Amino acid sequence: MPHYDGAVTEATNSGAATFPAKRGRGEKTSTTIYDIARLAGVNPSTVSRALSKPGRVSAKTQKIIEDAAEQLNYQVNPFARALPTGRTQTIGLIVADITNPTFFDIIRGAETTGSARDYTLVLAESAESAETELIAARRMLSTVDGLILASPRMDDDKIRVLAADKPVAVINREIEGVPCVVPDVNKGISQAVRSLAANGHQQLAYVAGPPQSWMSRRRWEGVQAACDWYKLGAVRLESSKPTVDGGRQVARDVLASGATAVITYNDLLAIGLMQELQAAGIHVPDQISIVGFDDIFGADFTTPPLTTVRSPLGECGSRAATLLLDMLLGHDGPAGAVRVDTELVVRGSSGRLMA
Amino acid sequence: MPHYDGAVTEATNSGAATFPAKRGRGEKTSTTIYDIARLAGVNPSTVSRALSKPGRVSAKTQKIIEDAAEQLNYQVNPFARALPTGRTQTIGLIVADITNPTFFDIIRGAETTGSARDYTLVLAESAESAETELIAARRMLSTVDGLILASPRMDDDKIRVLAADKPVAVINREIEGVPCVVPDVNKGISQAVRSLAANGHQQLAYVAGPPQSWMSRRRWEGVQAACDWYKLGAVRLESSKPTVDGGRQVARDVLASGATAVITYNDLLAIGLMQELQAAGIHVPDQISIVGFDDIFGADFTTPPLTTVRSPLGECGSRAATLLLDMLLGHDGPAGAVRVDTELVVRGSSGRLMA
DNA sequence: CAATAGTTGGCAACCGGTTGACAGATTGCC
DNA sequence: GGCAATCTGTCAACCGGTTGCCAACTATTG
Repeated sequence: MPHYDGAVTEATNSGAATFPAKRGRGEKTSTTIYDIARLAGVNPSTVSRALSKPGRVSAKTQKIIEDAAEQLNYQVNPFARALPTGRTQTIGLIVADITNPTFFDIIRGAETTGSARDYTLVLAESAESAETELIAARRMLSTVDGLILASPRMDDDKIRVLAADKPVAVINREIEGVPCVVPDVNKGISQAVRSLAANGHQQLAYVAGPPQSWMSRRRWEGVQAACDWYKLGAVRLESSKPTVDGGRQVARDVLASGATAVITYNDLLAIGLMQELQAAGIHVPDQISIVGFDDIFGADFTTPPLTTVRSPLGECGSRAATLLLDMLLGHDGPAGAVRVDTELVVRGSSGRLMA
Repeated sequence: MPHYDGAVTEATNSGAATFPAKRGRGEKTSTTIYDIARLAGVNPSTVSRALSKPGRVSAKTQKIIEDAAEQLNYQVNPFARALPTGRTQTIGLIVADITNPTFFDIIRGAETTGSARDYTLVLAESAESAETELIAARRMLSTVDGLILASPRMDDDKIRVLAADKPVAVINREIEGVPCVVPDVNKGISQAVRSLAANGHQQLAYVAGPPQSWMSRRRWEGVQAACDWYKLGAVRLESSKPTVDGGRQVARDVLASGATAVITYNDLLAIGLMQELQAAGIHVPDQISIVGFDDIFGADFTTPPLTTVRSPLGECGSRAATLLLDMLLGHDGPAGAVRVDTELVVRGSSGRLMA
């Protein structure tokens, strides 16, 4: 059964207007279900049913209408459809920072999964600000069927309000009553700390991310717990921002802390930190081991390549989209958060301490 | 004059429905111009004019209506608006590969510029395929006001057909009759080749990108011209794909070519190539100099950091968006292509030949 | 063959804005 | 004061689909 949600066949439209029609007069308006109805000799409502309600019309009429639709190169007008139904076949995704590679895979995962089910992804960015995020979310909410929030910065309550309005899925944060996809960091962190302990490290520093970041807190808790278990000292350091620059700036604090192993909130911080330490003549990993988070694009470009706790970000995006689309089909959200596994990727930036 | 295109104020909506309304029954439908009209004691059409046609209604009525709108927390229904007018306040952007960092800055540039003028960006990816691209473009074209194609893979003619339908702007390719934003590579390439020549190189290899890529051909032409001028030999090598992996695979050919300096179609190829050469024990830049293209995120993570010809990608995205939005305002597209400057960024991967 | 149940297609009322045409109210000017 | 010009708001017809309800038609069954 062919779908008419996307253009499939050629629509050459050879009347070469020099400039797009302004509409209003009847010039070059695209084909409608009324055109099809006329050609097929049926009522427009029958056409509507044939093209969107499988099984509602007889096979014979269905065929006639489909042929007519194909002949006229019909494409639904998404707005006309959205107006009475409220359904738009789009999902929104809000990320904190479009240029942060952490989100690339999330975006791609969501886009791919959405596309596969005939949904278009609409993207917006919050520039790491809770207010901008809320505004973007509201604006989007009226035009999409559902919303994915990746690493949201706004309060839980605000998110719940949004979720009461339309289906919402959250990535990288756990919120009671809202479907979430969260990497379970404990496994990856345990592996990382165990590996560091085995390599002779005794004092570890965690470089935290933005204060509003749920995930940053979560990771710090994980680090503390693992350090307890493996008998390492753990100290928490603040970063100004979760970027390469922020990493450079925190280098001084890292040195002052006396730690020989560092786990950072994300890979960008790790990369900046490593650059700055190396510039100060410190050898990584002989003098200090560095472990990042996320395994972003470029994490293996560095020298030494970055050891990192990989979160399956593409999977997160894809799972969130699946969750959302299922909810749009009327399914309930999952009872608890969906957890995906993390794992340590050992590369060159961590290793035996050569004291 | 306040705008009602995006939500600005709180819309708490405390009636906590457990699940989004299915529509159809009158539950929780949002406020319309009819509600405002009733509250303000005027006709709906007056409300419509007050909110979208500045100056058409008297200042007094305007005020009354605006107050009523604010009180009821009105938000336009974009679909209802789009249906009669065809305007959607969205622009589409199609990129070849969402995970290719080259496009990150383009995306951001377009998004930022669009947002600033109250347009939402809709993103799609073509997976480096001309057909997928065409399908995505067609699908989008019916729902957006204009379209930006970044590094398109389809024929010029197909693009012209799209452009006849709605405003289209193209990045990284020049097409007669369609507004384009193109980095002028000559300057950057000249700088690169001069620098290589000055460092004693005599034989240069260019690693090409995808055969459909206009920009790859353009860059090769630039390299040839510059090599002629500076009296270097130039040979062109093919890559399987314009990625890190493709760069690794081409390393063998580079060595076989006898070239001591390599310019690659993009930074990803350069990075992969460098990794593979280093793995084979070759020293960069002492034995081979490598110059990439674009200055993507991560180009300075490598050791040595990558020398590259920077294209101002963010500016390209932003300029293309501006072009498009101006066309939507009725302005003509620019006569020729808009050119932006490129420049050589010298880092560690290029330098004196130590033969 | 009549009664009944199940299909199928048509009618018309929406969804929420926009806009051309027009009439009533104001204002300006001689 | 009379008349035209301008301003302001209303009416009603769209835009292009969706859908509840009903009537006609077909198939089933006793």
